[in-house]
Amino acid sequence: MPNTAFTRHDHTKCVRTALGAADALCETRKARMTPTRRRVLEILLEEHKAIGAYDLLERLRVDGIADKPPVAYRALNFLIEQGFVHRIEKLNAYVACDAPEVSHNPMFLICDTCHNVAEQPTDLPDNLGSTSKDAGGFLIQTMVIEAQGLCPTCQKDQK
Amino acid sequence: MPNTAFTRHDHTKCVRTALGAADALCETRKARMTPTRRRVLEILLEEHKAIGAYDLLERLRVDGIADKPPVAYRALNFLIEQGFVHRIEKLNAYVACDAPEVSHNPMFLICDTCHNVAEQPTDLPDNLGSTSKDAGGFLIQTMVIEAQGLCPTCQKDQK
DNA sequence: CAATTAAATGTTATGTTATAACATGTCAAG
DNA sequence: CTTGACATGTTATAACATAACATTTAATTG
Repeated sequence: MPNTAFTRHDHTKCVRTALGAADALCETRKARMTPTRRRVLEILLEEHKAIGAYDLLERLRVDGIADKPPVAYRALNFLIEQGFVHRIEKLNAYVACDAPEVSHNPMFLICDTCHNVAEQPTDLPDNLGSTSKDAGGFLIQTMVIEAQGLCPTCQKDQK
Repeated sequence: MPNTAFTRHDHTKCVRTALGAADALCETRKARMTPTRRRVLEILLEEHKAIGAYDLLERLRVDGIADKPPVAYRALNFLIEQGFVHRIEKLNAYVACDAPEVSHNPMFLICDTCHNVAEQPTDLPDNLGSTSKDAGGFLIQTMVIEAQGLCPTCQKDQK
């Protein structure tokens, strides 16, 4: 199946499912999914785009939730710790995770035209922390892989 | 040969060589290696670390070079365009390039302890822009790969 | 070589992203 | 029901980056 972000799909269902999964995971982990955290996740899930912290704050303000920067950053950091959200380094922005239940080392495909961001599994070992011989004995603990370019739809539209 | 950043080597020579190579490349490209640009490259070459733009400005101020932010960013952008410097997204910082003459798609190994940064060749195609079948038809134009962890030396020191 | 244009620099101001620090509130466990 | 851990509210500021415009320097060409 091609990537969700770049294909039509029932998105409201997709949001509901992901929120439910996050709720369930928090329960088993005894992590607290508070209203603000849940709302931030929901906003991110509503688009397959990366959203900046200050754009997020705008949306929270509309909802009547406090809109000071720490509010966004605290929620984002919680969601990142739980694996529900990823930070896109190239964009200084945040994107909801496709499959939080699966621990993974994804790469991100960032479309420069439509600005959608897709998460793509890689064949990197699921738990890094093993020393890569390719890396001359360097012990890899975390890894960022981000590609920018054109998604299939935007390639077609250009022709 | 293991990576330069994490191994002993004659560093003054290494700086001189790299500066010379940059000068030569600028000449053939009719790009202008001005004193400020050259000094910024030199500062970055002096350490195998990524340096932030404002730290760079500090160093320029000591040299009596203007120290307003645009001065650093303009020099850095020029050096990045010429392939003499790379930006490390995870650190919002800049590192001198190992081998500017070779076009490449490197990955970066960032040691969280000594903060050295090594450039590591990858087996990605030298010119991306071909559609990756692994990426579901996504056309990759640029790619960021950054690993954080422990360099060989810092692994030993921990024991 | 003077006139013209292109490129680089200097500077002010401001935009954007992120965190420190501390006060207050909430909730669950003992 | 209180204590301690966690979460939130808020102010202030730190850290990173660029817009815009004036000025200077270098290269091109008439």
